[in-house]
Amino acid sequence: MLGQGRGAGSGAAADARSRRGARGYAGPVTTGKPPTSHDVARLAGVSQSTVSLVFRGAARGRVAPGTQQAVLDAARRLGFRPNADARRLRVGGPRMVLIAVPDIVNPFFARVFTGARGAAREAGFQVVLSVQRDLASVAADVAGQRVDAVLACSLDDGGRPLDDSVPAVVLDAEPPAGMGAVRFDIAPALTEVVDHLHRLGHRDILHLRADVDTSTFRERAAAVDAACAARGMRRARAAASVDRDAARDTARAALARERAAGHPVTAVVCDDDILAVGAYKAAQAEGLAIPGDLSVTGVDNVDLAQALTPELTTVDLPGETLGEMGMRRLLAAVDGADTQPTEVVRLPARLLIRGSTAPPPRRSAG
Amino acid sequence: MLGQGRGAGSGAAADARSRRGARGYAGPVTTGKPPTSHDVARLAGVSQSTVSLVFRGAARGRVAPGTQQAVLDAARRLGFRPNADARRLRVGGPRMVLIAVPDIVNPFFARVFTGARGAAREAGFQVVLSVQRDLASVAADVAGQRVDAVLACSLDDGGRPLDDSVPAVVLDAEPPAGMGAVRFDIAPALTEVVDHLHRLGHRDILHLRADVDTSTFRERAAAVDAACAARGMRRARAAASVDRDAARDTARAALARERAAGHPVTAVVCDDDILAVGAYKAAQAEGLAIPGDLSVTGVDNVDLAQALTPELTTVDLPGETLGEMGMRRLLAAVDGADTQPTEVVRLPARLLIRGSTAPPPRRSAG
DNA sequence: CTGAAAGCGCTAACAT
DNA sequence: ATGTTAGCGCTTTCAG
Repeated sequence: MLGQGRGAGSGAAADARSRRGARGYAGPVTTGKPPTSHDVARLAGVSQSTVSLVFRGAARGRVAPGTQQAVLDAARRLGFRPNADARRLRVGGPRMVLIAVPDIVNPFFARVFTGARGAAREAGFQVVLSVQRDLASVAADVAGQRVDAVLACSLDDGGRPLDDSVPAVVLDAEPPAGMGAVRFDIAPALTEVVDHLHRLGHRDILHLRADVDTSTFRERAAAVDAACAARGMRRARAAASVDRDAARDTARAALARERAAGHPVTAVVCDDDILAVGAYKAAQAEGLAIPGDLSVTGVDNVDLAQALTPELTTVDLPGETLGEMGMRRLLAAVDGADTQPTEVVRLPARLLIRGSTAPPPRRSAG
Repeated sequence: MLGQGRGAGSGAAADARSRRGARGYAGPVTTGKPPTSHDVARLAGVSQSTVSLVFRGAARGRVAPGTQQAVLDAARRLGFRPNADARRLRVGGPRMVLIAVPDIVNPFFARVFTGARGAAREAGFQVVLSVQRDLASVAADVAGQRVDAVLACSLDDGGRPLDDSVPAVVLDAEPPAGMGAVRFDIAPALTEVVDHLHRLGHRDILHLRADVDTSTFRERAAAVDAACAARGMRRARAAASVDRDAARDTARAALARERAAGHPVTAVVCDDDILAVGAYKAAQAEGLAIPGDLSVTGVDNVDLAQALTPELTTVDLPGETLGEMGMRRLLAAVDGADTQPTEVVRLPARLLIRGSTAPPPRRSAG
């Protein structure tokens, strides 16, 4: 029982690569590093390959029951657990892709996830989700290299993108240089929204913005502004976090403000369906009927949109398709030994006109 | 350019361990398996260790710029990507824990996730999420051994639990034999709910159940039934999937049914806050005031509960604490080289009385 | 500045 | 039924 390798406490550089280095509890039999199958073999008095057989469950009929028990006992005493990295180095295993989203509860991301997961499974990849605000954090998560590919949805361009070593595709966001992306062609859709309202006769609208600084929302704002300007419409603005109650309060304040300023808005263009729900609540609180007194539009077409009364006029963002297409491109890059996918494709988003928009009420002043 | 190893199409057992076996695109330079750093070295005319230096970014000042470029070029031509498994076998890396939940959009799981993630990060673990309906599916996901531990929340006991090789703890569910768990002490809380209603004077209640067959919901049902029986209360039942609209429809039908049967209910006990929201909607649709005509209770105390008017009387389930405690136990088991954690702890759940419960309306018959 | 050589912990023939 | 022997692809001294 001698010959334990280097002296335990003396190593200066010894614990640089400690996996269990800093633990307070070193296990039943104290040894500097986690026990290996060799240690188990030695303790059980068998060869290492026997240990391997036992732990792979391939021992049936090849290792005597008594021996198996001895191996198991020795393993237990040492607290042995097979090293999964070593195992995979030999035998390989299913590959894994990570989907990163900024928020778990938003149903839009659930849809993207569903689409992406389907495509990944079809290709035999495992899928896990990471909830992270920006790309940089995802990069940190991936640094350990346990995933083979990354699909990042709606994460803002946080400076340095991902480690170059793992293929990645960005969804619904500006891709860092050299990365591919699948995104929505959102500007035309918002132009259409404004145009729709304009044709109905609206001239004073409120743009209820999402208080999130990502490119998709910047594009939405730019499109709304440009469309209003081009049509000579007055456009008020307010920003709220993507939360029904916050949106309600913000919208309510903005409605009151504009009314007090002498040019009440007749329509609210919301960056998002959740914000639109807030706008509904605000209208209700202000005693405004939708769409009689106030028209409301959203973006996303989440299930909710049709659960509202009246149903919400909104821009359909095909989240599942987004996830699915992004995943396909990503997986192609994983196997095609090529560089990162680098092209950017845009998915069409189209306006669904429903009951929440109608001509504005007749104005006393005009 | 000969010497391509075994004949391409002939291998019977050849692709048993194919990592890129079934791909249609074999990369710029066709070789049976993915290129290694040796291949790159050969093509670049350098030694393998030089390639290693370059790819680790440790080449600064140790490898001539021209050589580096040559290595990079060769790698590109071969479509070389360092093998992460091999790398980790040598250097180790951060460990990863998987949190499995049945549903992404339910805010309760978001809270559990938050709590668990905090604890994991503190301990230097990466965290990923897996959305899966039952434990068996999680096991499949984990078979590839890329995670070091599993925290499974509210997943039903789907027969065989997890592969024994990875430590796991179950949250809010019946743990399979030999596994540890952290769960809520939910029965007393629901007894308290019923008792609260009973004291207010309610005698006819509806239990709006979640249409999910997991132990926590079975326990809730048993507690409600027992409490009602003990107090001589009439208890109607209806089950809906955990979705606001489904709950609304189900609740509405049940309310009408009981009214038609001659014993209208004066209170609805919901298995979940989301169901309770449905009950609010149903009451509204039926023209019943809450709490004047109908009292409503929930379980979970999600943020929503206080956003409703009147605020929802509900059972507070401390999801964050659940996640945090579960994670701590789990991580202790990962490092303590011991066996699976096996004990089961129960977290208290307490009733929060708010505005949605009040004495029943005076009955004409009774 | 670059190369040779020795492993990391495990699996899988191939011997006994 | 068990042991021996080669590696998997990479990192990392240690010599040139």
